[in-house]
Amino acid sequence: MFAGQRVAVASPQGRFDARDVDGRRLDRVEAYGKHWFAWFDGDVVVHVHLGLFGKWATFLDVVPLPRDTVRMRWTGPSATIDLVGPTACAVGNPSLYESVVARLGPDPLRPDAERERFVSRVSRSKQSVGQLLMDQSVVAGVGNVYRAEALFVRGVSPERAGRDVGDIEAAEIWKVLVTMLRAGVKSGQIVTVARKERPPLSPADGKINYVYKRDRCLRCASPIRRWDMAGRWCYACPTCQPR
DNA sequence: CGTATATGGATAC
DNA sequence: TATCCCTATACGT
Repeated sequence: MFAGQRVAVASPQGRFDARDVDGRRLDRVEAYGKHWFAWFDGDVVVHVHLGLFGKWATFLDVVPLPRDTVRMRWTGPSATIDLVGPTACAVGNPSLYESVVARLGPDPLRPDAERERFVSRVSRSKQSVGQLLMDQSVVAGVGNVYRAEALFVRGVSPERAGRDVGDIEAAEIWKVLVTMLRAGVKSGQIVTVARKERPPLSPADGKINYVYKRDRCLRCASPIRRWDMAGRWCYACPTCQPR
């Protein structure tokens, strides 16, 4: 909606300085894992990370006054968008991009992703594979839902140590992540369950999972185990993902 | 009106 | 490991 156009950028909360980017022309946007970057003329970069609560709101005709929770507002010729509740929202230069990307592992969605970096990191670690998948320096873009669902598809218990998972299974997990994340991009929402496994009467919002937030396994109906793993709920099927 | 919850992450010890 | 930050919504009283 904004590519190639001049964008008025405002900081209603005053929590970042919009002066360096306000009125510039947007060249392109890019995602790297869960991080999002917008590149403007003059090598100005805007970095956004939505975190748990972040959201964009789009206004195509009637534009309300910004609520007091609006962190950043973009106004262009055809649309206005508001950013609310992000973990990160900052204006900088290409070195900001470089410093963020430097602490990220490979992103399975990117064509240049180095799968072997992920595989060797997992297969050498004594940490649990469940924690490794949530570590953005191991793999960028995976969160609590994809962790639960990808490990389920490979039949791997989140509690197994990375080095016990090994090279072969780690590479298989990577492959599942590539497929799942691409399905999400294509459909605009998280899709983890294969079409042929989706129940005929699935919810209207399409949110079907194998184990995440479920009481019973979609495949075998075993009661799902849920426990706290480093501060996040972890879900697994005790039957399909033996320890 | 309170409390709990959520696809996340930085920082202090 | 603990604590804090960010926001909206659902649910109980």
